[in-house]
Parts: sequence; C-alpha cells; structure tokens
Amino acid sequence: MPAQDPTLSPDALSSEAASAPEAGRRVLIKGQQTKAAIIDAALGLASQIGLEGLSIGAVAEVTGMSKSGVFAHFGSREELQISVIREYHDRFEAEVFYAAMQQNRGLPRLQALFDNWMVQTSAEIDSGCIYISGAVEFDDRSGPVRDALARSVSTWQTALRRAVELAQAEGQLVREADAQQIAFEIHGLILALHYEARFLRNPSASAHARRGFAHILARYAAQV
Amino acid sequence: MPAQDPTLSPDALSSEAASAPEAGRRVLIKGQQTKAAIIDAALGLASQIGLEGLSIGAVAEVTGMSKSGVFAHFGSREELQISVIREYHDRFEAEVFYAAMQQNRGLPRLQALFDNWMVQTSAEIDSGCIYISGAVEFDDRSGPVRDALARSVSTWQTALRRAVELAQAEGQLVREADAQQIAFEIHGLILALHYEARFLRNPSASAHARRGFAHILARYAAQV
DNA sequence: TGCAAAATAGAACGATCGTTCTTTTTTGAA
DNA sequence: TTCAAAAAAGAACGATCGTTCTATTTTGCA
Repeated sequence: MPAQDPTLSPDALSSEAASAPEAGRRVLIKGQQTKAAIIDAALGLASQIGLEGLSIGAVAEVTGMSKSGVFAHFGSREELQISVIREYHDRFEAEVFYAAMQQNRGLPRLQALFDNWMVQTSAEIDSGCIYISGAVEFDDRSGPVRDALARSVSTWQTALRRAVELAQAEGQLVREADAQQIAFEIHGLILALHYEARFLRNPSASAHARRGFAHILARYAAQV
Repeated sequence: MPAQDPTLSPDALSSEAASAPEAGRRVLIKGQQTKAAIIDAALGLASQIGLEGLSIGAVAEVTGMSKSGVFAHFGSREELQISVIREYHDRFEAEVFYAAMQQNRGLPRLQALFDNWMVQTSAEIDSGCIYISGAVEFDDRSGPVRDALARSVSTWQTALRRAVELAQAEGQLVREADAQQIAFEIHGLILALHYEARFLRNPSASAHARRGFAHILARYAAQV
C-alpha cells in the first residue's frame, strides 16, 4: 500500500535532527532532547505570534534557558524558523495526511483528508496556522525560510490534488474536471475558515466550510 | 439611488483628517498635505511588509523626512497604522464597492463586485492586501488597530452579503440559500487567489478563482 | 572517578525600534 | 514685513533584537 499510494514528502522535509552519530564517536543524547523541547516551545510561540515574531529571547524565556543556550542549538534564527517549519510539517503530515490514508482511496479518503484538515484548522483557531501566517509573512521575501515553507505547502497541495485525482480515477468525481481547480476551491474554504473563525471570531465559520465542501463534492460528483 | 442602495460605511471610517478648522483660527494647509503624503507612503510600505512591519523610521526614509517629523503627525505608531487602514478602506470602497454600484442590482452588480475585487487582489499580488495580512497579524491581539481592521472588513463583508441578498430578491439566486454561506465561499476564492498567486506564484490562480465564482453562481442560480 | 567534549550561561556588541524633549525652520494671516 | 503658531529636525532615552565571545556547568564514555 505505501508503494502505490501517494506519500507526503517521505524524505523531502523529514527531520534530520536524528542523524546517526558516527561509530566510535561519543553519543550525547541530552542535546537532542533539549533541542526537541526548544522546537516544541518555538512552534507553540510561532503559531501564536508568527514565524517572523518568533524571537530567541522569547523561546529562551519559555524554555527557562538563556538566549545563548537556545541560540547554540541552531546557529541562527533562520535555522530555528526552518526547524519549526519542519516540525509543523511532520505533525501536519501525521495528523492530517497519514491519518486519512487508512481510508479507502477515492471519496472516503478525500473526505477524511478534509475532515482532518478542518480539525487541525479548528484547533488552530486559538493557536494559529503557520502555513497561513507564514505565507503572509514571507510572500514577498526570499531565502531559505520561505523556500522551506513553500516546499511544505506545495507538497501538501500535491497530496491533496492526488487524492482528488484518485476519486476521479475511481469514477466518483467527474474525470473531466480539473483536479487543481477542485483543490483550489477546497483550499479557499480552509483559508476562509481560518480567517473568519480566528480573526473575525465568527462561530458559524466551521459550518460554512463544511457545507462548502459538501457543495464542491456535489458539483463534481460523477453521475452514476 | 444612494438612499436605497447599501453603502459601505458612509461615516464609520471616513477620514477625519479634513476636520474643519475653527473659524477665526489660523488655517495651515501644509500639514495636511504632508500628512496625506505620509499616509500614502505608509500604505505602500504596509502593503509590502505588513502593518506590524511598518516602522516610522522606514516611512521617514521613504518620505525624506525625519522620524520625529513623521511621528508628530500621528502621536503614536498605532495611530499611523489606523490611518493606513482608513486610507485603504477608502480606496477599497471607491475602487471595488462604488465602482460596482453603477451596475444594476442583482447578478450584474454582484458580478461587478467580484470582478473589481479580483482586479484589486490581482493588483495586490505584487503589493499585498492589508485586509489579509492584517488579519493574520492581529488575529490574536486586541486594541484599536485590530478593531479598526475588523470593522473595515466586517463592513465590506456586510456589503457583499447584501449584494447577494439583492440578487436573491431579484429572483436570480435561490431565495432559500444562506447569503452568508455564499459570501463565505466567495471570500474563500479571493483568499485562495491571494495565497496561491502571491505566495506560491501560481500563474493559474486567477483562472481558478474566476471559474470558482462561476461555479458558485451556477450552483445557486434560481431556475427560471 | 577522571576528563575531554558537549551543553549552557553570562555579558556585551551594534542595530533598530517607538517615543520624548529641545531646537530650528517654515508657514501664512495680520 | 512681522511674528506667533505650526511643522520639521535633531539628539537622546530605554528596550529589544540577533549575534558573538568567553566562562562555567554538565554530560557520558574511558
């Protein structure tokens, strides 16, 4: 199954923090533990105040460390930001993508992907989504942080589009439809959900998004 | 016509910079001119780097003034940010809302609103939209800047929803449909357009948004 | 237990930020 | 042309930022 099903960047952005130490060299485990704790705290902070608002001083305060202690693990703020993006990518992959892969390909899996995405986004109404805030912060910038972010988002969008294409291949959605168009419309629903629920505090945003998805499925449903 | 057509916050956020000077007092016009020039430059900056990234020093450099010279016109950075929001509100109102009001109520006007919104958003692919970036920057903050932003956005959303309701009243869209649901889906298309075009540099984003709008109209079209 | 390496802390740097205060220049009606 | 008010400039403040350097503590195999 993993051979023929699409995977969400199996290697592209996988955490390299667990690189195997060279044999015959010392293996210190403490550093990796605290580094993981730092990244976890940094992701929490970045979700609230954005990747750009993420400061080493704030991370140090949350983790109870010194600024230089935090800094030493990454060497630069950009590397910390990229580590946060990688961590978010991994969690998103696990909770949205992999969690839906156990559903049968086609409409059940596509529905599960959207449901998981909704759950993730709804949970982020309080915390914020760095795929959305990051896009706004880095849309006119260049550099490794933007590249890492764009790569993660593109990878996820490709996975979503492939799920649509599988539903078309299964004959559940019309084959003539543009899968990218469908993915675009779905993406819009999630963005509107995030905008209305998190910024405007509109309590009916979730219902609107869910209904919108049902409308999309109905519109592109293949006639039996 | 202005009496029965909805207006986009006729007074709520109108610029108060042109407050009439007291009779018998001196009238210096220079200050208001430079203030307008500052706001114009600040809006250009905020569109690119966001309202939060907007710094008085950067505005001073662009306008060729000193930091304190710029500061004196507003008294605080927050007031400068609010002035920028007001200016954007006025321009958005003129180029999107009022420009569509000359179309007949119902579908023609709704289509014009969306077209103008698309043009505005497409033009902002290079400059950025502070209604979108601002929502991300201030979604977990409170204060007068967030309030001004949320009020402007809510006003525009109300105007959009009313245009949908007019199309329903004209019998062009099904009366049973939830106007807020339709406005939500349209908003999602614009957000996805901004995201994909500005961040991911996807050249087909405009086509996707336009097609998505046509799909919405078709789905909610009243059978004749 | 000893000891080198790794991990962390602490202090300081130059830069930028919003803001305040003082001084100088400009404005425009009398 | 005069002159008070308005506008703008200039300098400095405390705070925070990312980063660098050095010193101290902790780690984990020998």
